[in-house]
Amino acid sequence: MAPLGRIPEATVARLPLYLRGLDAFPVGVTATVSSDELADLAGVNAAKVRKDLSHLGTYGTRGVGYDSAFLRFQISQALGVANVWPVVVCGMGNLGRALANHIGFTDCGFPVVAATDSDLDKIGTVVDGVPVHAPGELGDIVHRLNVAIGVISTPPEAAQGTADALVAAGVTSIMSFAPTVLSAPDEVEIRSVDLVTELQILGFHLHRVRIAEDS
Amino acid sequence: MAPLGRIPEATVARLPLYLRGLDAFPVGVTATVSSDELADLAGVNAAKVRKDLSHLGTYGTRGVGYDSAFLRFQISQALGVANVWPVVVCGMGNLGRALANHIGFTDCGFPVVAATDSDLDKIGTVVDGVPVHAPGELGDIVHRLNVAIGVISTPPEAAQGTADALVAAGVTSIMSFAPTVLSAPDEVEIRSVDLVTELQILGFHLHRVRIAEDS
DNA sequence: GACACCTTGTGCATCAGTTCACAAGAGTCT
DNA sequence: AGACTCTTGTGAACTGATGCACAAGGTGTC
Ligand SMILES: NC(=O)c1ccc[n+]([C@@H]2O[C@H](COP(=O)([O-])OP(=O)(O)OC[C@H]3O[C@@H](n4cnc5c(N)ncnc54)[C@H](O)[C@@H]3O)[C@@H](O)[C@H]2O)c1
Ligand SMILES: NC(=O)c1ccc[n+]([C@@H]2O[C@H](COP(=O)([O-])OP(=O)(O)OC[C@H]3O[C@@H](n4cnc5c(N)ncnc54)[C@H](O)[C@@H]3O)[C@@H](O)[C@H]2O)c1
Repeated sequence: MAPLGRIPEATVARLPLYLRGLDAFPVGVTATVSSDELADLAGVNAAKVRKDLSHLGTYGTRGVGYDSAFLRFQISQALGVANVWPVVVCGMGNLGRALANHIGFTDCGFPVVAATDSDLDKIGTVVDGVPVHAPGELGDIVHRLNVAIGVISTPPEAAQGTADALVAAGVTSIMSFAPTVLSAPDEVEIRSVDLVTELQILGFHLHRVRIAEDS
Repeated sequence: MAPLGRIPEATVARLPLYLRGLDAFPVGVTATVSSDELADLAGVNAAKVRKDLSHLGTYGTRGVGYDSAFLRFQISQALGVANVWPVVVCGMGNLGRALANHIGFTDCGFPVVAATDSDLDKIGTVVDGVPVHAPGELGDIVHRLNVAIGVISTPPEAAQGTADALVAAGVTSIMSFAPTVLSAPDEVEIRSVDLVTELQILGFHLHRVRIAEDS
């Protein structure tokens, strides 16, 4: 048992799924959940669930399972979901607007508190409760609103510049939708959500079976 | 050299990045690119580039590098980017609209040819050139327009049902944005783009450094 | 042709992650 | 108490991916 040892990256990526799976269990009610059930809910296998949970020093009871409420608490603790991390959306185009409008983020502790856009017609407006500022005000916004996470939904050409501005403002966590490789200091965590690449991976597999069929 | 052996999944995921990196080289011009340069362009290291390319039986010339045009051809071939895979977007809400409107998909061979929505006000309309149909017509649409890929951008409650309908219609590739675990037959490839989970992973790391600072 | 200089292709060590399989513990029933 | 059932926690094998380091093989120069 390693109460607070290093948690493997692969495990971290699955913890949110377990947490979501636990929502199937009513709060306040004492209920137990087995690694098998959780595995089903999260779409992985039971051995992985147990090994993952063992990394957070969680203890279920053998022969019974895990206490759902306590497990939820433990995972929440590990992920730090009690924290609220304000988000700034850079680039209020088609995608940016959809993101800013998404209540699911706020519900999970990631409120979109501001946005930037280079379009003069948009600057100064308020979209779905989110005020749109000029890109130059980014540093100011970040400090004033305690922004922790920057989302990049600008056109690809503006992505690196926006990333630099975010980093300069002290933001260390970035989620980017731009189809570009971003460079930033090591301590900055960048997660790139590359939808075209996702589609191309799907396309690769479609292509494979097409070839297989033709042979 | 394995001209057409199995390509590792991790490699497949990087091929689109290399292809994109090659765009920095003008077409039609004979130019060579080294694994080092490509590594920079794709944001990985040179050894990985070489090993990846070796999987497609590509041959660069030692001492020189890879012919950029030929390399582009080889990767395109492997990924099958010459194919056009029509896409249907299920759920024309905030996100679905952004996706349907995104020209980048069409440019890469993934045209959004139709959409579905359960909202009676939307059915029958055409949004950004994309006709919106009733969910019940999904099977028909898929056959008529040769749809290869289904995108799920419905509310989470409707996601599994939509996935089932896509599978029933013969679609074997799905990209889902719904925060739910989807089940489908093994031969169906599902890529789940889970933005809340992405944010929670960022949140985890923010949480870690906060704890580290407080100690 | 010989030599200096590049950059590829790859064998190999290493590392991270997954999966198996089973002993150890906790409950339950008689 | 003892036997039986259940499910956890984990050592160990295995799989896949990464990165190093260097021989092999090409180019260019003298
Ligand atoms: N829309 C999609 O479904 C989709 C899908 C995949 C990838 N993407 C990527 O996401 C990004 C945004 O896509 P989109 O469809 O919303 O594009 P968009 O053109 O609709 O929006 C981009 C917005 O960014 C603003 N902008 C430009 N430069 C800026 C700067 N320096 N700072 C702040 N804002 C700036 C523009 O004014 C515009 O409002 C693009 O990189 C695109 O490739 C989008
Ligand atoms: N908007 C975002 O930025 C964002 C971010 C992360 C995840 N998501 C997820 O993406 C999905 C869509 O998000 P959204 O913001 O666009 O929601 P939305 O409510 O704006 O749109 C959902 C659309 O789906 C339609 N719909 C409902 N049932 C349907 C069915 N059975 N078949 C077809 N269409 C149906 C609705 O009429 C609506 O138009 C949700 O699951 C959401 O959790 C969205």
